[in-house]
Amino acid sequence: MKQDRNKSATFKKGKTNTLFHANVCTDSASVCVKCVSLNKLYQLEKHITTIKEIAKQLNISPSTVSRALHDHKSIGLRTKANVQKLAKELNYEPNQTAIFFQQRKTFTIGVILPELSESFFSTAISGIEDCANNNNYTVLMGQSHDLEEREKQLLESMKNHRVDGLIVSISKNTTNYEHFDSLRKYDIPVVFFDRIPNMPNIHYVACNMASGTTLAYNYLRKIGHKTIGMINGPMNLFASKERLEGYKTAMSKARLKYDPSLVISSDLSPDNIYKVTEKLLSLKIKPTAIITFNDYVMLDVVKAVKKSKSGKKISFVSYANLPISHYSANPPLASVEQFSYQQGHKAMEIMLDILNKEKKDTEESIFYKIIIEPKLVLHTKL
Amino acid sequence: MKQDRNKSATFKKGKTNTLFHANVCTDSASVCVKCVSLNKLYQLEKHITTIKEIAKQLNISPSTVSRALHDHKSIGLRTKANVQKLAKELNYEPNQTAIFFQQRKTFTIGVILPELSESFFSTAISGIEDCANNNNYTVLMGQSHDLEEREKQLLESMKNHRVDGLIVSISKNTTNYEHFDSLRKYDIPVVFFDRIPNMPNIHYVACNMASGTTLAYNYLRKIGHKTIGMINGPMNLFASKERLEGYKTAMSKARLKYDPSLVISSDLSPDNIYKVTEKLLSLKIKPTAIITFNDYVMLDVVKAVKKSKSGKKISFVSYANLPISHYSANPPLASVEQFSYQQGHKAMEIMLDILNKEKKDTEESIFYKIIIEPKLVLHTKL
DNA sequence: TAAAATAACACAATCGTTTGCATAACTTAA
DNA sequence: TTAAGTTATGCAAACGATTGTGTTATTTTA
Repeated sequence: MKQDRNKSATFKKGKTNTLFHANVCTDSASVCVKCVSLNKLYQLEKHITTIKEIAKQLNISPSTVSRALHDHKSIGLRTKANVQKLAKELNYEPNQTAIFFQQRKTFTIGVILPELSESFFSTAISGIEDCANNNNYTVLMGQSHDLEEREKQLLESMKNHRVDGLIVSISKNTTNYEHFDSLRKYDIPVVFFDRIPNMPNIHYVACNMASGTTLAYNYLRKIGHKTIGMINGPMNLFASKERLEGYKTAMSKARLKYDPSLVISSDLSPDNIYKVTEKLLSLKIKPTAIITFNDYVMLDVVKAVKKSKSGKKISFVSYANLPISHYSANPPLASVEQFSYQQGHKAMEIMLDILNKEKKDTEESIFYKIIIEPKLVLHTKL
Repeated sequence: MKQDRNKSATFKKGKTNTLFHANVCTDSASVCVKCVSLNKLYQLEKHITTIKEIAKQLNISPSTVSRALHDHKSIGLRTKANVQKLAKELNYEPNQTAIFFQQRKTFTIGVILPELSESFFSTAISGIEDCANNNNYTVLMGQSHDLEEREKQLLESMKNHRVDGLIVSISKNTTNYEHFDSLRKYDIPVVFFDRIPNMPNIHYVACNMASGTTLAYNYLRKIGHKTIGMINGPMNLFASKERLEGYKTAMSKARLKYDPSLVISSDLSPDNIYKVTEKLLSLKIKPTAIITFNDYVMLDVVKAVKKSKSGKKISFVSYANLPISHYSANPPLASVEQFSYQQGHKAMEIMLDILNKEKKDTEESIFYKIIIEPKLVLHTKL
């Protein structure tokens, strides 16, 4: 998927297409006289009003102005009105950077996640941003691209930016979690979601993929499948372990014997998926249904199955990373919905909870561990 | 798409699944003694070192420390070494909020776009972030959800945050652009991408959808199609106008007569798309190929065509918003690649250019107008 | 050797806002 | 009428870093 982006695009500088805004400088290389004079006009109003100036104009002290603007009770009604009126006239807007600095609070939440172009994460951050925005927080974000080093850098950067909190989905390749400890000094709480580090004393939100897999398995059995395969992810991923666990759970509850050859790990690369699919299809007792690690994997498996021309139709159940997986050529019968938007939203809710509790300075630390139960979404055929 | 997110998810608080980190407090409701004591330990190192302290400990002035840390030439080698050593020992980290405030520069770029969960935008912001990160900028972001009011609020918020620049893809419903003017006072440059307001004197990056459509049309003719329909978006969108323009251009160049009944506008809702598709299929001379406004539209059109059972196979060309459109049941023969990643990246490059030029304080303003030429990507069949 | 140049540092202002404390004017109660 | 309370405001420090302008020593030059 990624290499698609690196295709070179043709850029065309200047020479605006006539369709674009006819009433505009059409040439970007030379300078439009009108624009320049306009810009000079704007220069005149480039003055930024501060509290001090309002104070000077009204012959009162800055502190009074500040309090008046905050509707402080100790300020007289007359002064209050005067200040607010002049503030509006002069178009006063508080300088947040000064306030952040003074208050040691930035109303900013840092978000670090692997890939924004992956549907799961972009939907999750959408949930984070919505919740943050509704509570007057803004979101500072960065993608680790699954590189531990970049994750560290981002963390460092956000720490220095003095974000009030950090929401993180860790990179696949992160094995060392020490950098997260450095945040404690600054009292910056961290909430993890989806990809959670294996360490004690953390807050997190995650989806219970074990029970999701159990749901998927049970559904496939219910509609008649006897031999159900699974193409899993790499076993060093917690997510893969969980899926396997759920698979086994379903089997043992149904008093069936677990056959390891039906579950194959892949490294998630298309080539490897092709290989393991062939392996699965070459079994003596072929699976009639396959549970795939996620939708991307499913799409590649579908391709591989088609190529192999095994003839038999295979049913799929996948995990809904892609919003339109059910539009695909061989759509899954069902998807395990992971509620990425909700995960993000919930992570931010937890963050707000933590930030609000901090004020009260309770000595005890309670760690939020939220498990979201996935749902099996059945797809009706086109 | 959106309503999917609002499905209620089941949350399970506490009672961690045993799979989750066996070596952790398993109960989030009560308090783990070990955690609390650990936390107390951390409290001890909660002290944050400042320049003043380093100065005091070395009996020198803060200004000397600051200069020493910046390797200023006027500081003696001895003092420099001492300062840098102690700074490392005390784990000194500069307080960026103080620096931001003092320097009137935050190294932060604000990004406002309609929807993060839309593939086009999440890929674009991915490009923005990558470019920003490589140049030591961070990204503050917000989604307007196509609401003018929210767009204004975000703009206000980012202005107060004193972002160094703003990259914006405007909301569909924004008709009034005055709020962007208020940024001039703060010298906050704006670069628009993809969705561009109709106003003079702006920087922007956009894809030339007119020529993209021409490419699509010509391709379809080349492979034998005579009657080519188009399902366009609402005509108040600039993007729709461009597509129509491209369609007409292709026809006039081929000396063909433009038939308005073959091009239908839709409001992009599935219901409406269903309607207009039926309308298109009920023409006396039915189109054998259809160009659709984007991939989402295409998917709905495919559905509608299937339902109508017109029998004839219809070919599609679409615009690649979705990374996996070519996996779909009736994949488009070709897609107009819009290079969303590149658009984002380029927008950020422009921003950097502008920010660097500002230093030199040239009087003249030059407006960047970058048009990216789309490519027609032919899809090989599965 | 005196004047000039340089090196190495300190002082203090500054960025814009908030806030504890002091102060003044005025009102109320005794 | 005076002490006590209230109301409205000002003063100044503080947040943490940067930076222009002194101010010393020390060294170099004429």
